[in-house]
Amino acid sequence: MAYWLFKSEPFKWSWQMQKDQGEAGEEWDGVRNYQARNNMRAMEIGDLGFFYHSNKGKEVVGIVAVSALAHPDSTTDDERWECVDIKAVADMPEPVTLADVKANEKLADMALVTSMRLSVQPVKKDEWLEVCRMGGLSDPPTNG
DNA sequence: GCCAACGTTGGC
DNA sequence: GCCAACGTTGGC
Repeated sequence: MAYWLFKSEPFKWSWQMQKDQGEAGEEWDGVRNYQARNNMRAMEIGDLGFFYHSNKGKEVVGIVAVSALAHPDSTTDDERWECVDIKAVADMPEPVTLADVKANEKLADMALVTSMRLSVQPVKKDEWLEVCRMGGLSDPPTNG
């Protein structure tokens, strides 16, 4: 089991829209980057991830869980592209901004800082716990 | 809206 | 297989 971070521009697909999908979850389609796709292929059911608003907001706003393994991306016929489904799990009580992450020495190696343009990123467990702590989640969800 | 960073494409 | 041109992402 692992932790991840999903980036979305809120005017294309926002946290609110994700939450509105409820348990049904939503296909994380549209990824056209091999590294991001490979990350999705590595995901397991129940893996947890941060939901990050890029461009506008630039903050971690919620927590999601993987609800379907990687499968063909329905938005393209190109069989190279696959995606997982994710569902909303919890709000961040206090959204954690990119500036907050950059200002925290413990998060200096986080992909959000070092791999700015990667849209689906791995998150280490200590990073997961630290961002949850910053976001006001006293009892952060973990996956073993 | 600009532009730096960086991933992808395509000519050779 | 190299690398210049091009396109996209995303912070500012």
